[in-house]
Amino acid sequence: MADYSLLNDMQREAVFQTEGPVLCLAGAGSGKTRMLTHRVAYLLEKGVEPYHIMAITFTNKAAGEMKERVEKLVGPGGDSLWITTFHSSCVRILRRFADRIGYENSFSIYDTDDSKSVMKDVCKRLRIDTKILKERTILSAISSAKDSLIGPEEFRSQSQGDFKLSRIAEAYVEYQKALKENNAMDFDDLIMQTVSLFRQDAEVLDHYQKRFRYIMVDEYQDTNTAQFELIRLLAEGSRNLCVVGDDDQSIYKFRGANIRNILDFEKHYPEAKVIRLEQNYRSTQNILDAANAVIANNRGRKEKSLWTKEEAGALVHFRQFDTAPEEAEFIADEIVHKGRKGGDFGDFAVLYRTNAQSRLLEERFVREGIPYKVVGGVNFYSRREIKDILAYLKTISNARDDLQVRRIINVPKRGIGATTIAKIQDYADAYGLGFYQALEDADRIPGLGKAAAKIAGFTNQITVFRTKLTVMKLSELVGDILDDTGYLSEFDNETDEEIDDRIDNIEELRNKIIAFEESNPDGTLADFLNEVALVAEIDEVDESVPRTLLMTIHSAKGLEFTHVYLAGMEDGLFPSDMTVASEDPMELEEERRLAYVGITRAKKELTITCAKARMIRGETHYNAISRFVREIPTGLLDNRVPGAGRIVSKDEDEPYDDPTERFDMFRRSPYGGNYGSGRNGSGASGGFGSGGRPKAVVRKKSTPDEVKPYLAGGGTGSFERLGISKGMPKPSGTAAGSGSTPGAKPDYGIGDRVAHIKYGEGTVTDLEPGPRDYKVTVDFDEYGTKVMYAAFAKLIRLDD
DNA sequence: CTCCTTTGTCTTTTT
DNA sequence: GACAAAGGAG
Repeated sequence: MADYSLLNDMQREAVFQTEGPVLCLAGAGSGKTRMLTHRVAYLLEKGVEPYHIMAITFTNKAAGEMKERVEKLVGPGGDSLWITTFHSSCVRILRRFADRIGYENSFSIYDTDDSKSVMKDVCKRLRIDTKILKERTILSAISSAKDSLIGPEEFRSQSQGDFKLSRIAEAYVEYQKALKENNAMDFDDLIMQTVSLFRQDAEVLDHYQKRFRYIMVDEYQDTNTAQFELIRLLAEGSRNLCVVGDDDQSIYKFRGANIRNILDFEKHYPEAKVIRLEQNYRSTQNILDAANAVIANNRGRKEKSLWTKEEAGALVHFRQFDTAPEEAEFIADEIVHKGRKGGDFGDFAVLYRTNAQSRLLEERFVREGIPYKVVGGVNFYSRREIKDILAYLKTISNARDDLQVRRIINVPKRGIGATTIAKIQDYADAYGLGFYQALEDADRIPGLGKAAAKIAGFTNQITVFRTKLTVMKLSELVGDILDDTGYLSEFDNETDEEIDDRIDNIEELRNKIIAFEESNPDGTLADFLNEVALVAEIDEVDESVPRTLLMTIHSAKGLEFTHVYLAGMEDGLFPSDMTVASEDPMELEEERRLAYVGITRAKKELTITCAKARMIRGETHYNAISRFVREIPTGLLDNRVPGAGRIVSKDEDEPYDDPTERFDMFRRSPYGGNYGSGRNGSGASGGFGSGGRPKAVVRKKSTPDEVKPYLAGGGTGSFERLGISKGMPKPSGTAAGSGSTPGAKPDYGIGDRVAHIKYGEGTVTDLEPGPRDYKVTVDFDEYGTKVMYAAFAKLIRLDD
């Protein structure tokens, strides 16, 4: 029997309100998982069959934890209780009913790499010049279409008249066809195809509507349109739908998350009961105050403010360093000290905006001997050797997955090269066969010569593996694959240092398979492949090992740590330059929400760090302190810092409260220009002709008329000086390059004064031609040095 | 056909 | 700076 007295009034209300739609606005750390767990327990105690309950979470890890906690309250619920992610639920449904929408139930799931290979092929066939229209661009357009439930045909009819969109539409049609031929779905398909299954097949929909009578959705603010529709369809029968979320923590817009889903919930369900959880059980008051202050700068949010019974706690620590390596050093040093003083290394987490930032930190952590784990970055399952082995397994599992066949047909080397493959493809096309089917006909394909025998060897091997699978355990089969194909022995001849890593990875994969077999005695190969396709890196984190986690803030969503380090809090990095320069203020708001998520991960201590100089993509950037840090009231920050980290000459104990002093502190460091070593050398593009696109030529003249709109939109104080502009003498020679200069040349040169929409005024310190546009370095009066593309920067020259 | 070198692109964030 | 793709030599 679960104990509901441990819940607060609001939580209890949400738990007991089991009938009808419920919108639970749950701030960070307000115990929503506890609420959801108890809600499931309560339903079960009330006599609701586990079979009728569905709880959807964001990650497998969250699902696992919730399941565990429910079982702790009411005992094992068995497999009939669905606590899973969107993607896993859909796979489960599709594995049963995909044949009703024209797929085989053994369909493969394609990851981003797979999708890209397919798209590459599609572009080749459609003669799309991928220099102009990149596979990536097309894929992301398709992805967001799918997130909004727009199929290929609809996309096509919507894109008429727009050349670029029409091309994408064609690619979308072909891509989708190719996936179907391979009997494969990409990530977005999993949701979209499930929705279309429900829409097309009343019987299936009815089945699931009757089944899932109580539906709960966690992290509702990050659902996309397709997911919303999925849930809406399922809940239509019972209308017992409880969604839990926090609009302030919506950070997945780039992945199609539609914040309107949560903001408009009451419109869709007018009878919805709205419950707010505002008491925070995680952080100290100081940390909460900092978070509240930052998020308060966003408009268009549901007003709420978190409070806690906890005490104020320590001030938020803040340190600025000269360089990023020093920042990393500081963080590692501090964790070592605190950790050795009897702390648990598992109590620390270092969070950052971009994965690339992990490298410096990792180096430092290795040197200090801190037990750590970098979460994210390159996914385990996307490493080459792992993908190779999985390709074998997928080929065995799904006979139509030609993409995988092509991947492994010459891995390990069998002497089957590009020409042979082209001949096979021609044959397949001519006879309307799949690639693998054509392989089986190898002896009938003209002109293959000796290659035919090699191909026969390959197909025989696959056939043997398929047979073996019926009598062997999966783990044994993998062993055979590695031996029989010579995959492992091929490593023997190599002396590369990486070989050891790769062998380790393979070993780790085999361990994962064995673990899978132990926990799923009846699991099939397809089950294993599902699991593999849908794991996030965070799912794999084993918390029983005490180690410090390094990850992006995105990955940290839903987690909490006693000590949190927010690293790289610099304008240009977080918020990123792209966001700052964006026309759409919502993008900056999303970044701010991300900052909010980062801050609220901390339970006891929050340390914010940044560096004045940092290498990004091989170039040194000089960044000012993040505006999000500036939004934290001074009184909440400690700034006492001896030595290198000192950012303001102030007495030890006194936090600055003098606005002018504060302003000073955020002035940029006294660095000159950009000394990056970009290798954008010569040549590049013979033809920049690339027509149509707005290479957004820098304005030739800046008339007052053009300046005005910026003034209106911008709002940084310094803009008022735009009109007065001083202008400096122009250097006689313009920047670097000669000859092959693409793009229009800006009308400013080194030394000129210019104005930027967001950064205000500054001086051009460098200007060099890049492959497609001029790269201009500007030393802004207020924001420090920025390197940007001229077309993008839309700088306005301030004339004398 | 394979290996090695050179060149180009990139990055926010991920199920 | 890191990695994939393309190009060239054996």
